[in-house]
Amino acid sequence: MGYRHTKDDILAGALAAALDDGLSQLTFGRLAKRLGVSDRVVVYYFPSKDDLIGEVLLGLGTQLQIALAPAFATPAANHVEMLRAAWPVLARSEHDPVFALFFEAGGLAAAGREPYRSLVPQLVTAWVEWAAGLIVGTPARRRDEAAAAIATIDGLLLFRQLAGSKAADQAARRILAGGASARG
Amino acid sequence: MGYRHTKDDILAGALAAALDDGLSQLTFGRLAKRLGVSDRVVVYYFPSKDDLIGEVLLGLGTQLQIALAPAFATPAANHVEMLRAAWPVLARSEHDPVFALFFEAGGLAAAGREPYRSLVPQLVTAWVEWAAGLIVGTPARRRDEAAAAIATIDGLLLFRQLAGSKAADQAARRILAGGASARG
DNA sequence: CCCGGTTTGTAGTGGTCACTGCGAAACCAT
DNA sequence: ATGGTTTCGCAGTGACCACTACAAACCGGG
Repeated sequence: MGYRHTKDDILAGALAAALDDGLSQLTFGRLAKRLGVSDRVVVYYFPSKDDLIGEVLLGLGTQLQIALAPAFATPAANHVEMLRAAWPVLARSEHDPVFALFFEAGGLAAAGREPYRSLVPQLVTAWVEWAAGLIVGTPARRRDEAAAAIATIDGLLLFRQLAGSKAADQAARRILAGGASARG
Repeated sequence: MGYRHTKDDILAGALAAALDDGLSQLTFGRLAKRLGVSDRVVVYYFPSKDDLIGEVLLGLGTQLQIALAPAFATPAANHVEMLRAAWPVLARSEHDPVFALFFEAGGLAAAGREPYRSLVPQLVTAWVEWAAGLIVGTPARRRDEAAAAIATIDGLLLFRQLAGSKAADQAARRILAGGASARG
């Protein structure tokens, strides 16, 4: 019948715990209590904390793509249209723990803490290439618009996480209002 | 002749320590050792860790403006010109501990940890308004371009901190190359 | 030169952390 | 059922954290 806990059980619990309480609250002890087991069990499957974090970040990458896919699903001809398509995702991003967790991991990477410093750049690079792949419908000469849109979307995500919806809404409104009639 | 240490001494040391080693390494004990005193002295001036962090973040805000001022000093008529003016600052941002410290604080705020959750949004909002104030030379109807540029610059800063220069350079090159001849 | 408050050192407090030694229980093959 | 392996609980270990009790050193004003 197998044992009570598999590695996947614990990993899923770890990702859920991180989404609920943040990476800083993800400890062997707390995770074990959440799963109703001794922390020895967690350590058995993930011999070091870095092992656990590494796999949690992998899961976070998947969640990020799921969360952002709708933003790039609609084909868009230019910068402003891409932003408009992404808007529904951006607008609720501040309530999405996936983005909060991503920025927490990013902050730890910026602080130079391992294993984040090694792993987060791979995560971000993979995301950028994935996003670029989703917009292949864009003509080649519009690739610059796509690059600008991706950077802008990223900046607005940052505003929303760090400054709240007010600043982000203001910036987005100006971009959408100003660019609507101009270039097409 | 007064005492050996003033509050400003210790605060300056704390900001320097944070820039050197990150906020996560800023502890009473380590700061005291750096200053060559007992940790009791630090605690005397900053009764709680949050007091210390609050003032360090205030200092960080000033440093951020100093670091970013050259990016907005040149008047620019549109999105692409603004990005081009900001480029020298962006290009070296990954080696600037001020930006690393800012993203670390941002990550802690995204994780919901106090006092960052309360203080960082004020920091970012203040920065956005300050940046908007610097670009008053831009005609009113170009304000949307400015908003897009600020978000784009922010996104590129993020790329550089979290994904390294390669991804950021690629995105920026596309934006600058594609937009150079277009709108003016 | 002594008296008040201000500043600093010594030596802790209780808490949490990642991680471990060891033995027992659960499991599987035979 | 039995022997060996995998899984797990109990009870730690030492390190580090923010923060504190207490008393000594220091200072300017009288």
